[in-house]
Amino acid sequence: MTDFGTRLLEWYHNNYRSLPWRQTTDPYKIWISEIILQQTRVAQGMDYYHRFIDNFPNVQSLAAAKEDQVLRLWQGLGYYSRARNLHYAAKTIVEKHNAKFPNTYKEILQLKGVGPYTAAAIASFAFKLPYAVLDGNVYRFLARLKGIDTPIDSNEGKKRFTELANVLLNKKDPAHHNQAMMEMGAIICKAQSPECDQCPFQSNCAAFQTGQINFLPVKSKKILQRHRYFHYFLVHPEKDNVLIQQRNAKDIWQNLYQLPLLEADKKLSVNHLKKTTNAEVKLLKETKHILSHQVIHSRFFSTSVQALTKLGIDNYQKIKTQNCIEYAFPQLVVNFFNEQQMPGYKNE
DNA sequence: AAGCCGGGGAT
DNA sequence: ATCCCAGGCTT
Repeated sequence: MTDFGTRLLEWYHNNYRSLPWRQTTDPYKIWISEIILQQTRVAQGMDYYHRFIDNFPNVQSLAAAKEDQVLRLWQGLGYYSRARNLHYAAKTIVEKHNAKFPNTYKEILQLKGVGPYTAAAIASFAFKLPYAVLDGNVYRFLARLKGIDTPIDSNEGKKRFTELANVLLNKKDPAHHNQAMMEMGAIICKAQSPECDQCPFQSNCAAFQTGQINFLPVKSKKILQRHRYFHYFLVHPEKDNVLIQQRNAKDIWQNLYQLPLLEADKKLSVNHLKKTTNAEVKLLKETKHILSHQVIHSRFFSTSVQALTKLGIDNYQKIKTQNCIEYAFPQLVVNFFNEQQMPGYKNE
C-alpha cells in the first residue's frame, strides 16, 4: 500500500474541516483552543474560543485579568479547573518566560493544565516539533486499525499507544499529521456508527477485517455516580438585592457563585424547613442536574434572611440583582435564574 | 491506579 | 439510558 502517512495526509487534504485555530501558528491561540477543546466537542467550544480571543487577544491581557472575569467567560462550559489553570499558566508565561510562549515540549508540559496531549498539540501545531498527539480520536483510530484491545485508560495502554503513534508520526510534517489523525477519528472512525465505507484504510484495518469495530477501543474503568441533595435559598430582604455565596471547597464548581446553599444527605421538605427555621419557606422549583460522577438533586426555595441564620448559613454576600451578570454561576443556577427571568441577569 | 472534575450531543 | 467528547489533576 501507499505509505500510511502519505495516504493519511492525502485524505486530510481533501476532507478537513476549516477551523479558526487551524488558520494560525500563534502558540497562544492554539493553546487557548486546546484547553477549551479538552473533553469538549468542537461545536460546543467554538463560541468560547472566539470569546476568549476577543477578550484576551494575547497572553498579557489574560494574565492581567481577574480570575472571576476568566471564570465568567468560561461559564457554562464545564470543567472549570481548566479556566483557573489557564489563568494561572498565563501568569507563569508572563512572569517566568517574559511573555514569550515556551517553545519546547518539556517547557510547554510544565504549564498548569497542560498534559501530554496538549503539550504535543502545541509543540507540533505551533513549533513543528515531532510529538504525536494521543486524544480520544487517536486512541480509537489506532485501536481499531491495529486491533489492539489493551485498555486505553490503563498505564500499559497509554504507553503502547503513545509508542505506536510516535512510530507512525510523519516527522516531516507533524502538524498536519496530528491534525489528520484526530480528524480521522472525528469524521470517519467515530465512536458510534463509524463511516468504514469512506475510510481510506478499510483494507488495512484489523478491526474491520475481524468484525471488532464495535468492541474497540477497550476501556477498563467504570464511572460511579454519587447522589447529592442541594437546597438553595432565594432571599430578597430588600427589592433589587439578592444574596449569593462563593463556592470555595475542593469540590465541583470551585470559585463559582451560587444561591445560599444547604446540602443534606436527603431531600428536605418545605415542612421540615419551616419547622427548623420557624419561618416562611416556599418551594419554587426542583431540578435534577446530571454530571459525570454525580447527580445533583436541587430544590430552590424562597425564604427570609432569618431562616438562613437558623440553618447555619452565614457565608453569603449581598449584591445588586442587576450585577448578577458580573459573577460566574454554575449552570444549575444559571438555568434557575433564566427560567425565573431574574431581572438584570442574562446568560451571556 | 483510581477518583474527581461538567455540560451537551448522538444514538 | 448510555457513551463520548482535541484530558488533566489529585490522592
